[in-house]
Amino acid sequence: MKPLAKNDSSAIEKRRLRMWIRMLRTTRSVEVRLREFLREQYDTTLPRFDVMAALYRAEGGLKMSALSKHLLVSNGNVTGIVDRLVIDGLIERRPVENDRRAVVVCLTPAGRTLFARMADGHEELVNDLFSHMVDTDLDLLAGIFSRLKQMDGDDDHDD
Amino acid sequence: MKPLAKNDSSAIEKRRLRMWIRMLRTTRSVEVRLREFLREQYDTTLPRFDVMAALYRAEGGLKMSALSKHLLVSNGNVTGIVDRLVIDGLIERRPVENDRRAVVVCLTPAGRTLFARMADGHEELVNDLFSHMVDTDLDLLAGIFSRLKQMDGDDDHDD
DNA sequence: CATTAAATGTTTATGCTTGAAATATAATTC
DNA sequence: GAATTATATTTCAAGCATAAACATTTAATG
Repeated sequence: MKPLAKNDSSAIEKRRLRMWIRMLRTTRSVEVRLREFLREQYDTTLPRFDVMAALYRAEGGLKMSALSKHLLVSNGNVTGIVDRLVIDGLIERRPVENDRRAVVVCLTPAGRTLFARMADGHEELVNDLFSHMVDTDLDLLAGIFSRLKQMDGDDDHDD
Repeated sequence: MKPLAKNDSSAIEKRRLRMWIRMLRTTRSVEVRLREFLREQYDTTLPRFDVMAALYRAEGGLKMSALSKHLLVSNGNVTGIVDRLVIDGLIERRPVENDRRAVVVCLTPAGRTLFARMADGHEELVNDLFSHMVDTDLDLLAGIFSRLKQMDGDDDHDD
């Protein structure tokens, strides 16, 4: 009598799943292109770019914990990426006043200069990859995404 | 005289960039949840799930090259994941008629059974995470995503 | 205070991921 | 049909990523 049996998912459930897979594939293919760009033009990687991007707009730098929370990756992960960026002289660790556990990470002048250049090309490429999206599309997406703010617990940003 | 200088990106460029970052963060946070689900409930990982999902609906299995292209990852990557799934008896490699270079990978009965169970929970979770998206939202997204089909060069699928 | 609990960051083990090189087979070209 | 080119997969080194365990410091509790 019931329209849906126990393991029979409804049409909207299936649509949501398909949409998610589509979004995931879009994200991955964009990441493939961005990775290629960063490697060929700047001999660097996406995780390094992401760390530098987060630090670029954080006036005074970020604590390791804030960095990993912002990037949605584990804290141990950030340690390794930061280690290598420090070696390359692009960022630096600084002790925190009144808390000897914490560390603040921030861009060096060289890192700041480099990132500014990379960000230009990055923005240009992203813009190109999504060139088919016009203002009305962006309005719709903004509305949709704004309704799932609770999923990621962080404020927005734009590089 | 010109409204835009050389390095001054337009409003729509910035909007596209912000939309991309938002989409990326949404994707990542969903992946975090899915990873958690797969680890806690089935002691497995997202890449393993992805491989099994691709094989689940591929009648007769997939060649390694098709698998890596479908998943948008490198071919060397797939080799390792497949190796471990073979060890666990969930998938198997089979030689290809008339081409001794190629290998076809397909689920074993055990792998098929396991994946069917995992897929149920997976769909349920995805549905829950995107529960705020109603039919009209999905219509809009489908329309938007369909216009960038050229980015990822693969047909669609639903698990 | 002293003890316990919580927070911060690193380390470790394991697995994922990439890009490039290596291996082997198949298809093409001369 | 021999040499070349292309395709299919694996191997390798380096880096990325996770979860759990660890060490240190701070905060909370008795």
